[in-house]
Amino acid sequence: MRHEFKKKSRVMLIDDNYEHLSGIRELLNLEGTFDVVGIATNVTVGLNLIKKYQPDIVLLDMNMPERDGLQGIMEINKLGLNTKVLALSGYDDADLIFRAMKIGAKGYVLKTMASAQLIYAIEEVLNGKIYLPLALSSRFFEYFQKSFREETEKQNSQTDEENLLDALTQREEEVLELLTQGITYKGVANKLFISETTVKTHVNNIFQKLQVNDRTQAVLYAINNGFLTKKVKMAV
Amino acid sequence: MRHEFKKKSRVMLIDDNYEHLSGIRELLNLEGTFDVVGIATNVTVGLNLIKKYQPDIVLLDMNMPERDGLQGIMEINKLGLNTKVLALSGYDDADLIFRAMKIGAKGYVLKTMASAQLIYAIEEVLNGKIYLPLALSSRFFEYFQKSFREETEKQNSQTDEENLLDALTQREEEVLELLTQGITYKGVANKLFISETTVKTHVNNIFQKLQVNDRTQAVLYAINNGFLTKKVKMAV
DNA sequence: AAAGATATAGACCACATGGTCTACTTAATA
DNA sequence: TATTAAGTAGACCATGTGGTCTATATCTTT
Repeated sequence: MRHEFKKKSRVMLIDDNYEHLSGIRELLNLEGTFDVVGIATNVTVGLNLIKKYQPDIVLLDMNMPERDGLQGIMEINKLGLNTKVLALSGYDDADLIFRAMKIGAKGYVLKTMASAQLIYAIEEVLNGKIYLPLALSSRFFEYFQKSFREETEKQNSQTDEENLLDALTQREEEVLELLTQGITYKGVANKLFISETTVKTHVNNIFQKLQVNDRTQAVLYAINNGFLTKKVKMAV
Repeated sequence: MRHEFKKKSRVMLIDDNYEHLSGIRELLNLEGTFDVVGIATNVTVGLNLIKKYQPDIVLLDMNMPERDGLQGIMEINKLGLNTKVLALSGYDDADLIFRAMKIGAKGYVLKTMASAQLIYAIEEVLNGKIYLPLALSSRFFEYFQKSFREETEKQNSQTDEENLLDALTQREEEVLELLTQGITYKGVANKLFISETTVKTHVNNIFQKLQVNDRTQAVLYAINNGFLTKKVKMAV
């Protein structure tokens, strides 16, 4: 049997607090299974190092001046490498957590966490999982649900005024749909196998029902009031 | 000192599998701190019981025929009571988890979980937290990031073609913006203090740059290519 | 000083659009 | 059976829209 050993994981650290940076480096070195291939105190330098050393994972501080952590995550992901980002932050700011996860952080941990937990988080991420401690995922979900609730309420309030669109007959809806594609009367007539005059009649009825006086306004009304998304109807 | 005791939490169970239902009831009764105030094998009956007994928490099975679990969550929340929903499922279907959390489940647990963990989940939810075990939250986030990645890619591919809008001069953008409000040439002329002819000249230039041949198509192009949202510019 | 881009504006014309009225057919409803 | 709603379609006309060409005035850039 050949000389067998577990390959060390290549880690990079980016944090504008140098003391914290050193602390983590110490910790990871002591652990023995990690190889800290680079450290940086700002994103710009960090990005160059990442390009050069292509680490398996980057521990990235979120709360840095200038080019901040969120931008950092995006730019690292944009490199198209296989480098995973574990976000670090001193605070459990729900909005920040949400945005970081949204743009592709593989995990988010607080600086106040116990060392063992940080090690665990790093290992989980390295194993292809996404790691968010329970406390943070709880905060995340509150924020997540709140934003969806607001979205739903907004849609519902729109639905109340949407009755103008509901007044349209089937045929009128068909005509309006073609109008929203920027097709002329003649074009609509051909598509629906009816005369141009009939199209005009329908269009005039549509205008009256939607209380507008030209096609552009009708199209705008249709779009703003979810005419197109109506059929797709967000499946819960 | 008066007779002091911890008030039992009122729990309801909805699951079409009666055996599982009984099992959980047993478990919760043994625990001693819960009061199972009702059980149901379908959502319709369950809803009525919820209205009647107003439990603190409902354990709701996701995988039921007919009125399924997702609808159940929505309808329970629509009641406007203080009843929390903990979703139960046999499978860790990412899409189902995502949708359940999106519409307001306070937690999601697998039926295969250890009893102690289920008890813990219930208690967390009762304490106002949101509970998703690490394994499930990991699945959730994969799904979450995937959908956002797709959205971003779609936007980026749009951005590539967006140069047509970039070709517009300032004045042309102003004119286009007014067009997207369904204003006539005369109206635009008045708003911008220029002659109607000038507006027409601008509009013709816009058409050529956007490669369309009427205002409706120009407006559609503008909307579909983020002309209006350009200034708002989604802050990460 | 010349060239190019931008904003302005007039003239002319063909055609699309929108408004109004009438009228026929069919299907659903009272 | 009478009525109503929906879809069809013609006629007429005023006006809006879009295409093309020409022509200034500025301002920037070369």
